[in-house]
Amino acid sequence: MALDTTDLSILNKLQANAQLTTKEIAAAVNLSVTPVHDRIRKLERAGYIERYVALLNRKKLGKSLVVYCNVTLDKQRKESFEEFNAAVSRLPEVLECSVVSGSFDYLLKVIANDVEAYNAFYQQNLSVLQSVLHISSFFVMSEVKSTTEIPI
Amino acid sequence: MALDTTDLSILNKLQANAQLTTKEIAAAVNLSVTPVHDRIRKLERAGYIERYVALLNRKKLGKSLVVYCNVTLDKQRKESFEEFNAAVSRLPEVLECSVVSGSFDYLLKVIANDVEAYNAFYQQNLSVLQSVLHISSFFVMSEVKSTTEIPI
DNA sequence: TCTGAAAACAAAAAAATTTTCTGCCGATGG
DNA sequence: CCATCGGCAGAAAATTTTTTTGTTTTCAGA
Repeated sequence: MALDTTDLSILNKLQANAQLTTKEIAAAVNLSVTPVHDRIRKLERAGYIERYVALLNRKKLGKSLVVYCNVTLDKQRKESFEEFNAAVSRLPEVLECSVVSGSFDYLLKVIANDVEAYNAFYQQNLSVLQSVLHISSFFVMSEVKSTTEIPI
Repeated sequence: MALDTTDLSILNKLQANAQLTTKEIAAAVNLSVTPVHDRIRKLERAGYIERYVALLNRKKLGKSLVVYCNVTLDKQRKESFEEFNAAVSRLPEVLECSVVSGSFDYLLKVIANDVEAYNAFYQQNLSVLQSVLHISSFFVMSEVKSTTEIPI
């Protein structure tokens, strides 16, 4: 499926504000509601739009702390990766987890209420994993930017 | 503003799927549409819900590469931070940027089409900044988990 | 305990939006 | 030449959102 500039414009608007009505988008792209509606459905079905979500205010919900962790596995073997991946997927405190190139294996983004809660999480959920050799935690002191918008 | 379990349940549903109708949410929390509608408005006004967005498929839009960068500033002075913060805020390729504790100053999440595009971005936008002393890039080889959902 | 005010809720109506249906128009290919 | 297909507009139908109205519940204070 090929996207034209109208499709890209629609995607861009929706990733900035998913509550725009098709009418509003239609006006912005100089079309009637029908083709806009059709295009959005197509973009959804084709997988360009993965989901619609509400973004919540972390701090208001008590999650004041963000921590990035560098994790090194004990052995870089299939079983270790599998154990670690499975564990991380189960942990709601882990918002992001990636396998990275370089001097360590994983980079995690974790949120917690405070340092104490993070330490408890760390002790109980990460350091107990057989596959883990070493973890370094970097505490976020200030969030300069945070967006889900992909430049298109 | 204090949240009860119904509010938390509504937030949790909306951050998983913002397209749920108030009717559907109402059924799930055993209320009629009116109180659910009122609660959502209150949660929006009080700032618990920051915005509604569509999450797009990065790869389908050509952004196959994710890179995390550790940035160390030349001088940890106010002017350096200000220059760097302002620059990063302008760059759409930078999805996340945080000031972190530890051995470097900033952690960035950047997306690009490929390694070549990343290198161009790096050369033209990051390494030109006076405030930057050192940058290490970690390329994401596999994304194990990526969510915007805050555990509540 | 009673009263009054405020908050939370339900039901229904009104307004707006989403979704479907029908048909038009231009481009394409047999 | 004409049939077909994709993209679009307009309108109707279905659904949802939003407002209105009124009831119930809660709770502080008399």
